[in-house]
Amino acid sequence: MQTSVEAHINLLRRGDYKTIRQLLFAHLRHLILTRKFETGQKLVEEELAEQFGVSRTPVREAIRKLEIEGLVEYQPRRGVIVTGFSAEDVDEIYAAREVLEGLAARLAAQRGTDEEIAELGRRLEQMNRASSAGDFERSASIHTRFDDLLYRMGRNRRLFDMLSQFSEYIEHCKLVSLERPGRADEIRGEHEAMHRAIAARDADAAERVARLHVTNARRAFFGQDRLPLGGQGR
Amino acid sequence: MQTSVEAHINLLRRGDYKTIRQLLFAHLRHLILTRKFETGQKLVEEELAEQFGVSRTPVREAIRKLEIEGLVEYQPRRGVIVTGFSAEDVDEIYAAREVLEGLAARLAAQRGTDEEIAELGRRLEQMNRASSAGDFERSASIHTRFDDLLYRMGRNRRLFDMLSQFSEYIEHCKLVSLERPGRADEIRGEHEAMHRAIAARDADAAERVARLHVTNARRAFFGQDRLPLGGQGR
DNA sequence: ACAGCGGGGATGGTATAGAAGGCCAGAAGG
DNA sequence: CCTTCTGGCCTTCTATACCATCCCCGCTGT
Repeated sequence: MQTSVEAHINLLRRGDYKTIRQLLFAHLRHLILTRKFETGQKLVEEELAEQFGVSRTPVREAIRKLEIEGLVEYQPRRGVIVTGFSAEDVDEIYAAREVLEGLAARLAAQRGTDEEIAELGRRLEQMNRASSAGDFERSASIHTRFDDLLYRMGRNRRLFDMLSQFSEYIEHCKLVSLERPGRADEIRGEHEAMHRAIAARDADAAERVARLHVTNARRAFFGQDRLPLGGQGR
Repeated sequence: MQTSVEAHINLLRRGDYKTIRQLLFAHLRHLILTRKFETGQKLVEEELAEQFGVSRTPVREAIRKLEIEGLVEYQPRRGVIVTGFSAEDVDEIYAAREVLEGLAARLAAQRGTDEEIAELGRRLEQMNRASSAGDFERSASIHTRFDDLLYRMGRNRRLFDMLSQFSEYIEHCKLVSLERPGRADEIRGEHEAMHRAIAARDADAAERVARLHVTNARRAFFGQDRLPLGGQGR
């Protein structure tokens, strides 16, 4: 038991210095987001401490962080239980992401540098190449980098943080969406439209397309029909 | 020194059970948001523990929470420093709040019950009465309750949480905005327009007006001219 | 059957100790 | 005089021990 922990910790520790509570926090967070922990499961400080070969102190502090992020639910004098994701939660996140990603696209069109826009185009192309070659893993990886740059171009740290958090939360939903036939091609079209709008510095169009993109992603995940790019999305 | 803490703790403790770390967290959070702590000020665990008459453990756990909320900045082996609010931060928050409050209004128009809409109207009226009577404190208090209901009507917990947090962050900005001549009347007009749109179940209009409302609030705070209600806002 | 009791178990908080790294002044050397 | 290194101090970070409090669950006695 101690071995796996040490392995994970060492894996994370490479590079710069990280405190144990940071490693634990990241680890536990990952376990929750990837559903390795069941919803409603009780987290016992002592158990986790022993399992990870550390003392209770860093475990407690890591749990406090999870608490604020809303990944665990706190019950006084009884501990914390893992908060799961229901379909409603995912839907809520998609709804918020729709407007926030729209804002990010708008800001990107207004504030992005020419170099960033060019880089956005390059990542888009890489994504398409990987997708055409059937390398979905690579495509998804670049997709993340595309989004990351898009979010960053808005020059709004809070916006970036919120969108990044959402991305982590619904990462596993992406794969589900991607399995729908034709969705991959649609994504390509939506991304290209976004890139065109941003390159043209058309903030309104960028926001509209970005919102539509998320709306379609949501529909793809929940299995409804999606809207064509030309439509209004309402 | 211990007295003020005890007083605050006792103040908070009345009612249900709260852990010391919760009290500390709320207290420190309040101190930061109300600028009782200077930006860049270093928080020393031992000092806080002594000052509040508690041990270091709850202090540390409270700080971990502040860390996630982004109210303090963590520096390994050096402690945490208070993260302040620059004008850019406020601007960032306004930008995000604009689209999120727009979404909240949209959802309120779609999902709000008739009773909620009626209650929204009542609070609006109370607000106007208080404002007309020159009781700005009461007016601001009801304003908060108006927003709270609006956010709640969206039936999206994350959205509600984000907007509530923003409200706390920029609460002191509200007062600044309100001091601008004519702003109070404008707020009334914007709120009434929002209420009308929601009551008419016109989601698009509700979103548009809500966004405009926040845009104007932002402009009022930053001292620029604001847009008339009839305009497009872009 | 059930109400009350009691013990086990977990959290919440205190206290302490030691390792590790940052900070800074002052010495050492050019 | 300036740079660099060193050593001590401070704080965090983690571990550990301990105890009070409270929850939960089962036992027991009626």
